[in-house]
Amino acid sequence: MICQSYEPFFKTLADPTKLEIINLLSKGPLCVSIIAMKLGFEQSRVSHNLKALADLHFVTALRKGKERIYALDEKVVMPILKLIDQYVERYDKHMCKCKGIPWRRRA
Amino acid sequence: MICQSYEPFFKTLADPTKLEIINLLSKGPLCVSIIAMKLGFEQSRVSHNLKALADLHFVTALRKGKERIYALDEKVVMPILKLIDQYVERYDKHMCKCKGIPWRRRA
DNA sequence: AGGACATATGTTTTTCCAGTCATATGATTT
DNA sequence: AAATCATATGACTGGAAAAACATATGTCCT
Repeated sequence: MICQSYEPFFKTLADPTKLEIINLLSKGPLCVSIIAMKLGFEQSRVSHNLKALADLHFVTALRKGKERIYALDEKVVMPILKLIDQYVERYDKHMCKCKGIPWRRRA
Repeated sequence: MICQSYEPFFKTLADPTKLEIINLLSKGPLCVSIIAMKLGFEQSRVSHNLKALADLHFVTALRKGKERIYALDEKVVMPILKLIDQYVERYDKHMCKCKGIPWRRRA
């Protein structure tokens, strides 16, 4: 049976804002305001999106003073990146002019 | 770099209608009207969704008389199912009461 | 050719969600 | 404890996407 959870799982990955956050965090953990600054997003927007990411275990949070440091949960994110690679490898080579969001090179 | 193509790729997987179609087709190829009947969807709705699925290479179509038979492209879909399994295995065991869309059992 | 059936496609309507704005909570410092 | 900083959360809204609706295309049969 398909779990209800698949829908939010993939919806998250379909959202550019969340993908950009994932991408940024792939370089290392950061607090909310830094993420907001680096991406040029509003603080509340970042918080809302981080909450969604955390609900799905894409990221984890820990306190540090007043700040909250968010980090990727690699165990979840890496398989996703691998999946993307497989798909792109097979069908979207030509689309990889890769205008748009910056991203790591293939593993 | 993240490719633009990721967005439609995941958006497709976030859509219940498309997931239901994928699920149904996982049992075998079918024509449009049978899909519509089995899922209780309008024909145009099914066609629109199949088109989107075909554009992303999730399904393939072939003519058979006036009908069009749609089938999963297993090379694309299987890795996705595997990813879902990994994720569910890790975090969503408890959510697998699995009300909602019927789905295959784990491989 | 014309009619019937199967599917695709174009257009309108409706639904839903991401972002914004406003406010609340929580932590630190003085 | 009040002020300030960092983040979270609740309410609202505009825009996008999906479904419904209407029509076109294509195929088979007589």
